[in-house]
Amino acid sequence: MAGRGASVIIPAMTVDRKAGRPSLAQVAALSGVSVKTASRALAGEPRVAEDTRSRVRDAADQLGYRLNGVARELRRGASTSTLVGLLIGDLANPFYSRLAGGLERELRMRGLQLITASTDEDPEWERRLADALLERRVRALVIASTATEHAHFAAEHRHGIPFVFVDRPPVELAADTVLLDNHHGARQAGAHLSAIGHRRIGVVGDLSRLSTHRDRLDGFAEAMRVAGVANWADYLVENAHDVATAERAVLGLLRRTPAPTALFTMNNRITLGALRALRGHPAPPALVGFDEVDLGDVLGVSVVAHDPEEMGRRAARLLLDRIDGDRGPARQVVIPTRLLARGSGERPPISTGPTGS
Amino acid sequence: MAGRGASVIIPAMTVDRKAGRPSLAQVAALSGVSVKTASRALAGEPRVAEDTRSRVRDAADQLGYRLNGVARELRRGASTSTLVGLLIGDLANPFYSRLAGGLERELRMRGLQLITASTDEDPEWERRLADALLERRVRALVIASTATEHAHFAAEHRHGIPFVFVDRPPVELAADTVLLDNHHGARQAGAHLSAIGHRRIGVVGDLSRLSTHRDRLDGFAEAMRVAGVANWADYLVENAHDVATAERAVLGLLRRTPAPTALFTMNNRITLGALRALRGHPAPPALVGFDEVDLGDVLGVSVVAHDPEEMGRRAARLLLDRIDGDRGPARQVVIPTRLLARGSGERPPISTGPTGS
DNA sequence: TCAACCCATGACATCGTTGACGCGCATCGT
DNA sequence: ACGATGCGCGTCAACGATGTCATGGGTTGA
Repeated sequence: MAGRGASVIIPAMTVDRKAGRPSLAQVAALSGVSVKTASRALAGEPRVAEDTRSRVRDAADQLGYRLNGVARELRRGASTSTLVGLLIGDLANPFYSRLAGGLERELRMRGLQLITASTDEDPEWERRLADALLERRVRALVIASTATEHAHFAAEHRHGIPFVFVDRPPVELAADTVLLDNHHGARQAGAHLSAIGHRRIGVVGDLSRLSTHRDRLDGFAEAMRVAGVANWADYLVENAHDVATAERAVLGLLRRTPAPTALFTMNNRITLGALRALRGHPAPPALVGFDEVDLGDVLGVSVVAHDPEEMGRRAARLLLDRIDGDRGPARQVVIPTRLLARGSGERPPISTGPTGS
Repeated sequence: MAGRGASVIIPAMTVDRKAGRPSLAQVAALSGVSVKTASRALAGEPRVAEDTRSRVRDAADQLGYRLNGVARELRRGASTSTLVGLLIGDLANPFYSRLAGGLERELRMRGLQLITASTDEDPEWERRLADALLERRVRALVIASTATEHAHFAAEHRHGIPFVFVDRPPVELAADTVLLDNHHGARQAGAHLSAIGHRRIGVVGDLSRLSTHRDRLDGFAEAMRVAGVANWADYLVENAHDVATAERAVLGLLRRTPAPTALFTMNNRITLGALRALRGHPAPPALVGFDEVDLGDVLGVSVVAHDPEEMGRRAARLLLDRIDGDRGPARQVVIPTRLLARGSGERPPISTGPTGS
């Protein structure tokens, strides 16, 4: 008598429970087989009679059964997950979304799925998101961290969860990292502007706690040192994190006396703000931005460009190596930058004053 | 003798297992209490002696213990998840990323976390991503679907998982939806251009299977009908899904004889491609785009604008209502569009020919 | 002084799935 | 004709956390 236990137990958990999704037990009951056989049938295992299999399939369809991945993962152990987490500051920033794109395409080829969450540059929320993903046992975590310490992740990392830090390095944690060559890029920008003759360069940067900001500032400072520009920091504005703030910051700089003859905008959002501020300006200052901006080529905006998708791909490769068992020391990849001269950065200095074609 | 069972069992699963993360059992063993007490201590439940609690905490820290959310969810049942999934075509499209931003901010206020995955407009991959998220028992799913049928989700939906379709409506499934007023927006664009006198309007659209494309095309067609422009479809190009294709499509249109005197670019990527194609053009055709583009105001690009963040917020509200127990019929929200005349769309028709300032 | 109580803790079952193992029956080879 | 093989299926335990119930000892009140 097949299904003795089942036929006794199941009536209690009737097929049409309103709450909750149907379980394998219900499918098994409906098709008159044991839970294990139902599992085998749906999983496509070989040792199942064809008509049993189709009976189980029909029952599953009828009930709208979907496998409970939570239970499966618990049973199988964490390493079967196909989900990789990505934590970034802001989904809407094209730098991050292109990075995500590069990462994803590389992972997809290995059957891994990328899920992305945005921290809004809030360290506390970042931590909660990381916790949620790690508790859900993602296979690996890629993170553009806004936090100032990562000892928090040390235990997970030791237990073999692959971590890759992108754009911003880990603090107090030896983990794989992919960074931009921020120092060099900013130095190039500074050298480019000073070579043309600019001495008063307005510099607008993001949150001062971010390592990218500090590295770029260092690089720019070095260029100024080499060029013999001593008091460049008089024209420095920091913590311009969004486009509107950046726009105001640039307008403020332009009202100074003497006004800067050039601008270095230290990321893509700030460059957008500056372009907005300079709109219709009769004699705009020279402008070099860090990061590419949409339509930058059409508008003739000179930028320190780099390849965010390549960053994503490199991060993916580091991560896949770890998944493949690499237990070596942490590696660091640096993505090069290059200056694209498109016009805005090649304008020569103009003696101060708002008018004068 | 407290922990009799523990002191017998634990030595087998020694504290320093190399593979896998430590479990509550190991924490309990190390601190000499039962698993249940360890659970209570770490969960902050009241009936635990203070020194027991701190002993357990120390053991957890020492082992680098992290709660296994998979097991917890299994035990507690799916409705405790704080993760909401979002499936979109392309993370790098600012329309989607702004939608995601609006959605996320609204969810965050309720303690829910948004995870986003990109389908690359591939129905099969979309399905696999949806499966992965549903199997992981996300709390709800928001989806800008690229698929042409969603009967696949009917069972889940019946079992009470909230679904919200954004940007594109569900097919054969009565679920909550947030859409743009595509028809009206495109009609406005067509009416605007024809009112200025344009009769040959190049129209460039996305993948023809997408409902957004079809709705916009219908709206535009209606405007042409009203204006008495019969053969407008001669200047129609479809399936320009990326910027480069759009650029080529526009260049192709401009080479026609007679050339179109205006362009209607049916989404933000296509508008970017057109701007690139028109770069340096001595007598550019009028241009109206659907969707806002970065720097559109600076460049003077006329567009049919709307509010993607509001779409996200409205989707969040539909979803939260469902989570709060709303079992009413599916609702549909339509987000209005409005034409922003910024210059490019107001250029009058010019008699054909590539030259002539 | 004894019962009634509360407190801190432990044993056990359970969530849904799957790996390990076992068992009866049919087929096969010699 | 009988042991060997293997097919189809079932039983049981386990993954890790937690809800439920039980228990032993200390405290309190009449």
